[in-house]
Amino acid sequence: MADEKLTPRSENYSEWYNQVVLRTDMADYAPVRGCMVVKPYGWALWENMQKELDRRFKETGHVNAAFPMLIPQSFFEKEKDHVEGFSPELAVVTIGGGQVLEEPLVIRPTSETVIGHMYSKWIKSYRDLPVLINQWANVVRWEMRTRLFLRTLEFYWQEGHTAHATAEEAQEETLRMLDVYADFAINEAAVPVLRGRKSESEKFAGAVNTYSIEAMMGDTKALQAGTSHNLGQNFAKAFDIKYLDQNNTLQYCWTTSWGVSTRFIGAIIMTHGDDNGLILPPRLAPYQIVIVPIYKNDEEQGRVMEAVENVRKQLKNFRVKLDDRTEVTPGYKYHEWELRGVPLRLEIGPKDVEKGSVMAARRDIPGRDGKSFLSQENLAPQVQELLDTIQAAMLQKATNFRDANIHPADTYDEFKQIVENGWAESWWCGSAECEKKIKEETKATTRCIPLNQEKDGHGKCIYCQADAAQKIYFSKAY
RNA sequence: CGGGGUGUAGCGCAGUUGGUAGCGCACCGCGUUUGGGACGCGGGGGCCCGCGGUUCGAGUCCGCGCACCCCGACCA
Repeated sequence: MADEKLTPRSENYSEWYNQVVLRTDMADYAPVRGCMVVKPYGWALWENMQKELDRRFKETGHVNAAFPMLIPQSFFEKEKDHVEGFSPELAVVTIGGGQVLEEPLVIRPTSETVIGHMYSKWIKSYRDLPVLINQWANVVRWEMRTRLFLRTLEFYWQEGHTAHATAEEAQEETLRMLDVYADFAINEAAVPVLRGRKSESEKFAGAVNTYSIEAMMGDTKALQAGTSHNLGQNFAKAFDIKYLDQNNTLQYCWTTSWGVSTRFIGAIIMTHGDDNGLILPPRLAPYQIVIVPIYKNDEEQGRVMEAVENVRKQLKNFRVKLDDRTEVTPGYKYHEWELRGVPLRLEIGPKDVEKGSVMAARRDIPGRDGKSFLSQENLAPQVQELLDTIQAAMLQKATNFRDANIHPADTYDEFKQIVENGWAESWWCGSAECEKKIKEETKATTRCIPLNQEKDGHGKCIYCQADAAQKIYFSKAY
């Protein structure tokens, strides 16, 4: 599997990315164009991500449910922007059981419509609100150009759908979930995302406002890593989601939706990876630790494996892989587990048996500098500390990289230079026209309008020089 | 859907003026190895993308399909 050198990132970033995904056994191409198989190693990472996200959803009062994959086509015509946004990329079932269907069924690209339909049946009174439901699901969007994890015809995600009595509550929920995503990204994945609001042209089809977390990849391109939409009353009106308030007056609900997908796996790969392959954050890695035993003969093997067993027992609360294969050499194993991004490697050989030590090698610091000896005595706390250090170092490194590649742009010439290889933070008048022109001329798109800008700030639009009240990030994006 | 490219073993490729298919890696067996990608010997594996031509004979030449990849327009 791991027999040839990876293409270096600097030589061809997307080639590097593809090779990493395929060679680490995260995923494989499926027989249908644009579809992928998530293999056990990739799925294990996704399961750890799911666990952390799901925990946060539950902590903020949400419950899980499952809605159907097939949606009547007519549902998509009920919300004007939604149909415009999604109809080009719908997959539609027209035959069932050998019969042409009376009404074609859409394979869900997202579930606002069918969930909106159900909510209209379920919600009668202000006492029924808020409704806070999430589902873990797969969805299908017929994309033209696909990339493993980043854009596939079918992908896995969670989609939260909530209904509220007031506009304020819906807005609070929208921002709460944006914060949940940012917290997950930063503290679990060590991906230092930036929060903000999307421009009109970049927002979700049918939303009043879309917020996103934006991550910077190793080539400085941006990746939208999660979105949270305030849908206002658009879907409530389209699907007739109404409740009686305390004054016995019929009111439309205010709804939100929010999602994070397997695309985030791509974000982790491209945020942390290096020329030797993946580097996975300890808090999410399928294996946090790999143990490589080293011995020359049966006699040594006996002594070494005894020590390995002792170590393994001490580390039973960690996700540990013991690589006890005899058909490959230790050096081969080092390369393979480095490629696969295991944060910490423990080597145990005859010398360690003698000294009561364990050699620990950090994945995030290559070579000698990342190596240290641990004592076999009381090993678990030492390992925990190392993993915490690695997690923190990964976040710090990614944050430094991000900050080193975001620059304020004062003139358009400067701007063009910056977005060649980084993000520009610029004043923007808010017009779709400037946005479009900039995209045509530089390929940079608006990423998000940061939430934490100074009140009453003013400047000149980077493109048209008109008065601008907000700053926004521009960059090339995946 | 435009522009370019490629289809030969699991993967990466070679295959001369047309003569019945090979290399490296991977895989299987045996032996020696094992603290940074080990080696020797032996072995298994093919509808040469599909269909139709030309020819005594096609992986190779000619049509027509199909698939995939890369570059653009569209996107979580």
